[in-house]
Amino acid sequence: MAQSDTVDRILDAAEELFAERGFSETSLRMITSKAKVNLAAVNYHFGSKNALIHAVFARFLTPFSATLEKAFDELEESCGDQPPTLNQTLWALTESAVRMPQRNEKGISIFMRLLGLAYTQSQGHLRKFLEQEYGDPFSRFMRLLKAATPQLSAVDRYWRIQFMLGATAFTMSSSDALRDILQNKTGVETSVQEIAMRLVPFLAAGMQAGDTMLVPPKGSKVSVA
Amino acid sequence: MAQSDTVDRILDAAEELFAERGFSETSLRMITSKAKVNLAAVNYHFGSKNALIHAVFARFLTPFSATLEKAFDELEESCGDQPPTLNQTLWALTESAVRMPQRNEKGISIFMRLLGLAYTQSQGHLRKFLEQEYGDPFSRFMRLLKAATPQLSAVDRYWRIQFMLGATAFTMSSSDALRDILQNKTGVETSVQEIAMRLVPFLAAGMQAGDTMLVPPKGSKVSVA
DNA sequence: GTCTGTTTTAAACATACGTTTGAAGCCAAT
DNA sequence: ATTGGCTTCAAACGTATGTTTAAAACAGAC
Repeated sequence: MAQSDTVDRILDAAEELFAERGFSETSLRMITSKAKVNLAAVNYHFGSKNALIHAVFARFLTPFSATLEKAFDELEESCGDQPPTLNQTLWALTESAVRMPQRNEKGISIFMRLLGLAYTQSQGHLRKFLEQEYGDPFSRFMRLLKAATPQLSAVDRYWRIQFMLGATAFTMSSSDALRDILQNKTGVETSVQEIAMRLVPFLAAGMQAGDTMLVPPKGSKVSVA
Repeated sequence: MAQSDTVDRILDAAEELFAERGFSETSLRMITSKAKVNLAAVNYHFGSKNALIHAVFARFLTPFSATLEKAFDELEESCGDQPPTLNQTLWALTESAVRMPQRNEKGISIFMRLLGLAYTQSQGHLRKFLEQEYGDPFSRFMRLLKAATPQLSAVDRYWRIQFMLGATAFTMSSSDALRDILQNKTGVETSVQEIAMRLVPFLAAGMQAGDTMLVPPKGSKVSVA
């Protein structure tokens, strides 16, 4: 097929370049020349650069959110009437991400980086698009987190969820670069799965931290407001 | 003084706009019109847009790294021959950041967001500049972390430090927006200090998480590579 | 008051961008 | 063979960007 070949080549090239360089820093000319298609093809097939960005996300997120919903369904069913634990919830998310069919070996890490960029680069249109299209599974995840951490006050939970999001988005958004640094330093190769397996315990521990440590050490100048 | 007035107004406007919109998405015309100076003033005083970006970072980082070095000096001295604990190290950093003289109330959160962007947006020149100019205090912080977490393998420590950086940069960088959301939801006011007081225990707990949780729950399809 | 070096200004420059155009190419159905 | 609807293509469009220029404005020293 001629059409979908061009469309897919554009999506592949765009996905990779966006992940490498960010959205604003990637021009349509870079994308089309990497995809070996004519410059006008993007506007012909997608309508605009922003619509292409949306399409890149939709190609991954639509099947992913379906997978995730199913994983949450199974998890809640297997738990009977008691809510899933924090660990179970985090792992359900992680596994859904890792098990997504990948276009190539970098598939998931490229996409993680894109998600990080989506959160980080304040592209208003992207944020709106993601909220509108994929807000439901996100809300569900939040509800599960709430049920899994009943010991936390609403305010504590709120902030700790932000911390989790931050650690995840940030790490994933620079994971290629970080992996390269680590490999240069130690010669150790790191897969996205391994990063996830290190991240989840970190998040779970932070989420469940006691608040005894809330008090700064003796002599600290940070005062409780 | 005419010069430094113009220079400072440019730096103020640039700092704020960069933090709001990122580097590539902020044009010199936006900056100069916000600063109410002539367009050419940037190239006259700084030489180029990239040099302006460097100057924005230097204005904050140079005094901050001095403060931080002093805090580390005091901390190590007060600890005698045994290394500072993780908690002490994190609090030394936090206090140095919070106590920096701020140009306005948003000062610290604006700058946190800039640091996050510096890490995220792959602006090669910025990364090189930061490493070159401020690599030393950063390395020292890393050494302290290493001494404070002898139980961690080098690889574990490496990734958990990335997670800490992520949670911090991400949260602080969007703390204004987050604070507003929280206030609208719960009517609770939150200061940067309070966020830090919630963040540090989260980080310390994550950093010191046992690795028993490294194993996914029963039935998980994520395999140890 | 005049001169000197610095700073500000308006205008222009070259380049890169996203997008549009209209013709050409293609392929299946008639 | 010809039609008709997609798709591709080279070229151009208008706009925005970072940077440069050369003249004007300014300030302090003599």
